[in-house]
Amino acid sequence: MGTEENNKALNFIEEIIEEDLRDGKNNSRVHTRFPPEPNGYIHIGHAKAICLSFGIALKYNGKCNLRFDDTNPVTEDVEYVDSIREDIHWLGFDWEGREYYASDYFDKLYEWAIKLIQMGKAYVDDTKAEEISELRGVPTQPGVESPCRNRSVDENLDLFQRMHNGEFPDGSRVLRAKIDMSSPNMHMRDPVLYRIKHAHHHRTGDKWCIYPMYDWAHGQSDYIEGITHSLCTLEFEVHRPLYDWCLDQIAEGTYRPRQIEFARLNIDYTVMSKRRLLQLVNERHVKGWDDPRMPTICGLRRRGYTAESIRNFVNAVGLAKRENIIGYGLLEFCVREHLNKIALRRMVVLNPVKVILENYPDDKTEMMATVNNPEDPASGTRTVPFSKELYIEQGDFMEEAHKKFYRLTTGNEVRLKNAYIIRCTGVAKDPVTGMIKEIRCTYDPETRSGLTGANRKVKATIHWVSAKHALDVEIRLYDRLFSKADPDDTEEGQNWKANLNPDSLSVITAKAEPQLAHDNPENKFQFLRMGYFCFDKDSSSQHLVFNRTVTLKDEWAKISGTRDEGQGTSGA
RNA sequence: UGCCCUGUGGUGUAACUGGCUAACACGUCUGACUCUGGAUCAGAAAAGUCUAGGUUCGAGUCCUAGCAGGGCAACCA
Repeated sequence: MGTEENNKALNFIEEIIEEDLRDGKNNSRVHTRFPPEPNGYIHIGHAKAICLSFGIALKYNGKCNLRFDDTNPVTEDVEYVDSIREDIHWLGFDWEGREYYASDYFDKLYEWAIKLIQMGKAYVDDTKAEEISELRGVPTQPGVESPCRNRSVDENLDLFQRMHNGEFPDGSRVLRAKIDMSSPNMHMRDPVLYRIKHAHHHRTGDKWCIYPMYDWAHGQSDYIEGITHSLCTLEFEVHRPLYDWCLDQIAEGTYRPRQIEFARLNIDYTVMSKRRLLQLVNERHVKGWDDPRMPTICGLRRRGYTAESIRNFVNAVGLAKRENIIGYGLLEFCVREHLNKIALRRMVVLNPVKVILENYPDDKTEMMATVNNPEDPASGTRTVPFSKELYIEQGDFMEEAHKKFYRLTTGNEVRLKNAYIIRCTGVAKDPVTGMIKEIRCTYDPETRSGLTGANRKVKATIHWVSAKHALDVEIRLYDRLFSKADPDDTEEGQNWKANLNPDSLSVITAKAEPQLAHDNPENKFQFLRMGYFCFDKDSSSQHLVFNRTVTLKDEWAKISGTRDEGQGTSGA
């Protein structure tokens, strides 16, 4: 990856790193980390952080650790660590065995806490949580010091030891850093370092009943692992003074990790917070974390996105500190760009209407040869059966010509891809409903693909499937999960869930060419003129199920105004 | 009424760190080509850089004062 990336302008983090490298900081090492909390599945926003931290390590010949930030046992679970591992690997990154856990460092963190108490820089506070919160004050006004703030070192040591021994119930006491209750930065107003939780931890079991807070764990973990550049999102910006303060208390020598913040990824027509994604799953608005409508990595994977297309997307959105909302269309552009190169072409009629070729022999079947992918000669060829009765898309036929409609109309010609040019002679309708039952056509035997008679100019070429050879397959058509670009744009008294798109999934039965029954389930496909599709894991040999990854760009849909909401972000 | 961060075409990111006509990508619009209205190719429209002052031969880049948006008051990360 990233072959033409060399001439690209550096982003602001790369600039900082190159400056650090020039200055010989930290012996000119580059060592990053990706620190997920195992309390949910990772999504495309995390992909940005993953590509950044792992990508920087790759670019500067450094390393990137995977570190699970598991300091809160009540929300965390092994289910999540497994999925996170799998998803990062799938995205194409490797931590080369450097898989760590903040919980690996609980002993060291405890030891450092004791040191902090001995220095007179931490104290045990018995104040109730609500009261601590109240005494902390508000951003515009200084806080008030806790009555416990001036306990003796010995008393603090004793109390902390007993917290550790499990002598006190949850929430009864905390260990706090003694910094500055009147700091304009709320995080410096004697932040809580340890809290009591008699909870089972997915790794340390019941060894601990006190657990360190993020601020006491993160910088130290970075320090222990020799991290040089600790990249995180903007909301941690206000934590940085505390990150540095904690490090200054425990660090020896000149090595220091440095926290740098960047703006998180936002995409329109979707939500990206773990809390909300969890809600979508728990409240059954989607079928699971890997529902193809979810912006999770496993959801996108099931939807048919490739790792390469996601990496390209992350690369395309850039990196800066300003808040941003990326148009969904860019993600779609990136998959189409990749899938166009690798997807095998197949013919599938999504909304079939029957065509009868009046002058074609009743029992004849011809095998029409065609390529698997015109973009990739190495993908080979295949044959497709052709016969008297075919299916074509309802949308490829109009009884009356429309000046911009190039496809089949009564009295006119259209080319059948890889087969013959046909002319419509009339339609048969259901006498009651008026619906078209079948379209009657004649074919021109001279125009079979490959023959010189086929060289005639025809306005359009459409896809088709032979009726008697057709496979019935299930196709799941996905659309955006939300009907508003900003899911939070709601009426009074409603929440973001009111903007869920009720039509985000529709399931149809389509007519497919028989080859699909023999295709590799791992392959990506382009159903000619319809979009990119992939096998869903619900498929069996008896029942093929496909997910639509994304539609093709569609000029006619744009002209006719029938374009799905699912594509093209409306410009101005 | 505090502190921190951020303001560049519709969207996102650039601009050799003060120097040519503000670039690139997505999107939009033309046109060419095409046995996918896909792909490909050629081209166009679209910002004068949040505002107002200032420094300078020269400012998107520096200074001052505003304005706007975001973040911060979890025993979450």
